[in-house]
Amino acid sequence: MNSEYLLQRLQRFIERPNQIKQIHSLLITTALLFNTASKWNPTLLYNTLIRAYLNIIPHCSLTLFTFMLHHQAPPNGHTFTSLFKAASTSQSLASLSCSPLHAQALKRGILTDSFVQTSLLGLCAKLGSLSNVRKVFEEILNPCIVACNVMLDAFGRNGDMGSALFFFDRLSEKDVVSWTSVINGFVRSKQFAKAIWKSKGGFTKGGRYMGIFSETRAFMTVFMGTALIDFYGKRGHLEFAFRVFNQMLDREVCTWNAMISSFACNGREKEALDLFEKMKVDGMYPNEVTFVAVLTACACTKRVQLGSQFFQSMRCQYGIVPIMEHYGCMVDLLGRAGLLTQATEFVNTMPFQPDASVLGALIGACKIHGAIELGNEMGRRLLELQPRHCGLYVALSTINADKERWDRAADLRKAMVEAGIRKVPAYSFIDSV
DNA sequence: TTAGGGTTAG
Repeated sequence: MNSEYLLQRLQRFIERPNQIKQIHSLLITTALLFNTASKWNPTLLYNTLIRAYLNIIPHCSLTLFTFMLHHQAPPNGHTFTSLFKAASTSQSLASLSCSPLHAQALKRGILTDSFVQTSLLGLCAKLGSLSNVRKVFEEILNPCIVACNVMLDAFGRNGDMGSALFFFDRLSEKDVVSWTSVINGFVRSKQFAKAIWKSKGGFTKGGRYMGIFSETRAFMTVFMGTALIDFYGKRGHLEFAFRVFNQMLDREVCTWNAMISSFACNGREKEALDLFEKMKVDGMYPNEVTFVAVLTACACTKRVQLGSQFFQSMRCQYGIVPIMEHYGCMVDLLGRAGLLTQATEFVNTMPFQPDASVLGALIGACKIHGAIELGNEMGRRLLELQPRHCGLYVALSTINADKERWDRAADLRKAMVEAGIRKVPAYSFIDSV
């Protein structure tokens, strides 16, 4: 196999993400990477590799950029579009700031390129500072529809739907992404009636929207299909969700995640885990969202050994650094199975401070297994983080009451009243499609 | 007809 062919495979669509690593390894081991002639100059080589890793291990794209600088291969606009995209994934956002990349692009005079501007705008939108997004947008001379759509999405992500609508109404050109960005903004801020109202005014025919797309797969893009699986999954209509999933001609990692999560969150853990195996057989590369769903499924079925193996494999096999959600899942996994000592040890040896979700998972396990002392200890830690969390007072009070520690239970209820915290009444909700 | 940007999953 010659290097020209391998590089072209990398540059074009690759059917299976795990082929990227194989091709990269082959290029290195056969010492072909820097011996290619013709158009494959070092910049193009690096850009191709950076782009190839973008959707599977985004932080590898960023690492490759440091190698690129080390090898004095001058980055261009193509490099920075990929880098800004890589930096905007949640894994990278947790540990990186965009300013060094921004400075590099500025220094090299690349920020005038519209693709670079849009990808930088997208990164700022995901970082969450609307004022920064506005600043970057204002520097674009003639913003195209893609840049405008990022701006719309940024308003929606920040819950500023007033500005989103104002902006949207003044757009000279709108496409399906403009509409879905506004609709998603309403959904994110839980304004469902407005989301449906906007759907009716836009590119669909009201309530038939979901039916149309589920029945005519030719219309269904990966985005639509994935949103539809999520829609059905969240309402517990798993058969509809799975039908859409099976009908889809193209699936991305988001699509698999939506289906696996739907199974995992509706008591169909075995199917979630089976689908995870099928995903890997299909050559799809799991990401951090996949593992949240898979670990959740393991926790619900108390499959401690399997869950622990998956957690280990994240870093070793897939290059994914576990984040807070994964630690929360693991504590839930160990805690539900009654392994409270291991769960506590796990919390105490985490590489960063546990947040309320992790401590809450441990307290939940204490409640199930009647571990009063540990529950109170973790409760004290959690109250420091969330002093006004009504559910926590109730949970701690219940743990103590179950063990007939009426004094402690009453103290907690009293503290809750004195702090002016009211218990939110429980409610049931029935929904239909 | 292709080295690059926007909407989907937790």
